Amino acid sequence: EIYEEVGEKFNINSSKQLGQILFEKLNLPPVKKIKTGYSTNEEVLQTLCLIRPSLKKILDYRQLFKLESTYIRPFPGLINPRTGRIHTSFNQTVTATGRLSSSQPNLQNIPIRNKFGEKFRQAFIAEEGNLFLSADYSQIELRILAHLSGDPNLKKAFDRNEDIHQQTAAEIFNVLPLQLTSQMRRLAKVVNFGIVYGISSYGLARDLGISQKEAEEYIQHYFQRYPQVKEYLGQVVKKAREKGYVRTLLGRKRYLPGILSSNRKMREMAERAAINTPIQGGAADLIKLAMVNLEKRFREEELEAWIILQIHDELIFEVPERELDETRRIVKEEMEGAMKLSVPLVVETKVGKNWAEMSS
DNA sequence: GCGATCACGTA
DNA sequence: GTACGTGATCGCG
Repeated sequence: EIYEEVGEKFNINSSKQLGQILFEKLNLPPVKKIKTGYSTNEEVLQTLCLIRPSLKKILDYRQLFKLESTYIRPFPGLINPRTGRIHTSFNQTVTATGRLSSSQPNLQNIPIRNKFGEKFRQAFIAEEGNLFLSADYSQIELRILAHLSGDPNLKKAFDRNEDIHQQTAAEIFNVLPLQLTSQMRRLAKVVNFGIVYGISSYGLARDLGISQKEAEEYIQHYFQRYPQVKEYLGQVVKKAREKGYVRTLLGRKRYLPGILSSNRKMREMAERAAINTPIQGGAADLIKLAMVNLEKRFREEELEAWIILQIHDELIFEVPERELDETRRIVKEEMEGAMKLSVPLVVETKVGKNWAEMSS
């Protein structure tokens, strides 16, 4: 159908060929340029759909092809003949922030939001008599930011265990929580993510599809309400300039060679890394500590449970059914207590027979 | 065969 | 705007 729409056969997987068809043959407006020519990424195709709705088919094709080639086709060949299971490798010395990475296969990026995500996760099944237990830190990065910055307003939200995005929305729009719309919450959520990533008005504008000026206003408003966050972020960057590196909660260093660069793009990228690393790396420190403590506790308490996956802010365990309640209690205790921060840590647990059917 | 690039899956 | 890994294509050799 796609070939018919554009009047010829071509390789849809080739962004180069697709670009030639869309922007040279069909003369569609090149929404975004990249080093090598025209971008054909999802955002661009979405925009072009307004002119030519049939391009939706290309997006659908892309999604299905990605899932088939990355998550379906390779997996049967990765089953270990001895164990009958798939075993990932966790790499300890790869990332710049101290996170783990996972490869061969990467089990830290199995689809979940996608409408087919559930189907994939159904394929991961606990051994007969066992269950999967997942335990994830709630809003860990923003809690670490609250701890590091000491901002009273941000801390207040966590002390009361409130919905942080809703709280931020109420702050930046200056309305009562009851007057909030889902649109306002969505926007606040994007702003919160932006803060953790070392926000720029450029990036925020792009994410929200608003002007850079509007984005700047949101950021200003945020910092007005969370002044110590602003103060803290400024200090982090200043210290990075002085020392040439930043540190995470447990003292891990990340050097930032670009921090004094005369090239603005390089320098600003290093500044964002300076902001993000203590937060992302701090969360990595925390969960690693929890993992070590948990393994010890499992041995001490003679529990059979074991960690099967770590996905940055989440641990997944395989647990004999009869040990579920005790394991769950200990997991929550060890994870929430791994470090004493100035805001509470909250861990949510779920249980299921497979990776898709996990309920509280 | 290798590396760069793009696109896209996760936190 | 942060951090990754994988698959496909493509140009170079």
